[in-house]
Amino acid sequence: MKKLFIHNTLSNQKQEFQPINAGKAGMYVCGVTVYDRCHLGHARAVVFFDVVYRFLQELGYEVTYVRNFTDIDDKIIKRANEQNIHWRQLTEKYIDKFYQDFNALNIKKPSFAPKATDHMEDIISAVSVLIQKGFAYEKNGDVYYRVRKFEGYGKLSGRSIDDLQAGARIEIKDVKDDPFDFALWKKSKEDEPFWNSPWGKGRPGWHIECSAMSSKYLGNHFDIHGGGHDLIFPHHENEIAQSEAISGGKFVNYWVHNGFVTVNKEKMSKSTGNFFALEDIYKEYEPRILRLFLISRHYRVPLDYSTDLLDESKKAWARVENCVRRIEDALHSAKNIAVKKNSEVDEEIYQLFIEYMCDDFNTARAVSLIFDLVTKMNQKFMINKIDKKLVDYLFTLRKMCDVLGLEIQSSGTNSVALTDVSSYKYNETELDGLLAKDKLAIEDIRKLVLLRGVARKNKDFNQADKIRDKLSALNITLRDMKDQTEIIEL
RNA sequence: GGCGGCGUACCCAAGUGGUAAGGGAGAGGUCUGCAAAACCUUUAUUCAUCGGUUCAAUUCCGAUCGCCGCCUCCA
Repeated sequence: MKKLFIHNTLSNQKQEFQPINAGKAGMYVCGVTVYDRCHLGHARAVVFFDVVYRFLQELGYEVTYVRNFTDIDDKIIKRANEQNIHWRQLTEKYIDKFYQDFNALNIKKPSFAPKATDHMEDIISAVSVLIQKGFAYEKNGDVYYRVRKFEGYGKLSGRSIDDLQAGARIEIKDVKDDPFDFALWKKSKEDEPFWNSPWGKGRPGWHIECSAMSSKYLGNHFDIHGGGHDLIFPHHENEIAQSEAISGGKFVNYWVHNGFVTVNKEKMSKSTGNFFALEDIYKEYEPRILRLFLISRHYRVPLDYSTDLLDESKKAWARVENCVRRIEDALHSAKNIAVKKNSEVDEEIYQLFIEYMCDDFNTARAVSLIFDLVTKMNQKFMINKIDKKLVDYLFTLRKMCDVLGLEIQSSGTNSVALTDVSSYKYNETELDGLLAKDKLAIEDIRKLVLLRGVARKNKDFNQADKIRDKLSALNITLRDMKDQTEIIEL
């Protein structure tokens, strides 16, 4: 197995990945709080960790991937009240939307996608243990974590409690022993959702559900924990404090955080209002284009969003799809089927791909290999048509795209050989009939292209262009090649 | 105030102690009735600025300038 290096937020350096259990990898990624539509920022995180998931599997690891939903918190309650609906109605709606948005982005299903509200017992028992061990205390139905009791507090985010104090912007609550103590359990107010607990009716604080759910599905100590950069503090810092206080041992070996999506260089977020919802972007751009865009930059640096850049991705991907479409169309002919069956990976290219990805998931570099390969394939196709090597290239290309989750849309193509044209009998009545039709069957389209071929041969370009215009109006593009005409349906 | 990141061609963006991947755009060409696609050539003596270390730095160190993030909910 190739050595994988991962940038670990905990040590702030790249480290070789050494799983706790040989051949296995446990990964927990903080999902979303479901009170609104998902935006590009969420997409970057979800797509990136989807790539990590796929790549670990490609390396041969048996991966247990957990990505949670936080489906109870203040924002949810507030939003539900505003809309005058039950909070569960709200969270269910946005969980459905989450899947809609992300299925479109070709996200693989994680091993588990737990919801906080399905794990109240686990949460309550985690809080109980923290109280027993003296890391937490109850005050009027709230339970708080005693931050100063946990020695390593700040080790992930590189800060100390005293530094925090210097620029403190947090409200002082008299009930807490220390202003930095955070809530594990919140007493519910009237008309708020609640669960019964040893401390009365209430709901969990923000961080505890991740500690509870990760240990439930992955154990107290697991390999990788991920999320957006903004979760480092306080969310992940607090998770460490909770989980390590409970278990008494190490919580997570590798902390992985992705950078933000920005707009005009500024962070995209719901609070500032400068966010783009996925479903809105899908109106203009196909999800696979967005996916390419999202992985075209290294995951840890900010990614600035603009439609110009999406346009660039769109054009770039069209080149890949044109190439694959053309070659696969040629492969449909019977004599090439045997070649296709024996296709194998081009090791030289593929090993390079693995090497780049092993260097802290360098998707930008990996993607460049796809474009290099496309150029190679086009060159080869131009000269030799189909041969074994070309088919291997195609196989390799598809494999790399698969690991990255990039979809190649190569269907809807067809070509008409110009050799067929010479034998085709020109029939004006037939042509007029076809031109008058509103909807054309595949055979009709092929016939039209043949008729156009005849027209071109006779140098009747008016007629030829008329046919092309007709097809173009039906979203069918024609490309005249040397010995054939490509038919591309959009 | 504390902690962290970034600054590479017209734009986006990799990368390395030995002299700059890839994509988009531009220019020229091949092909072509035209169009489109594809291919070829071309576009950074230079990697924010200034110092230092080194035989050699864009890559290491220091300073300066600029941009951004976290320290409050946030992917």
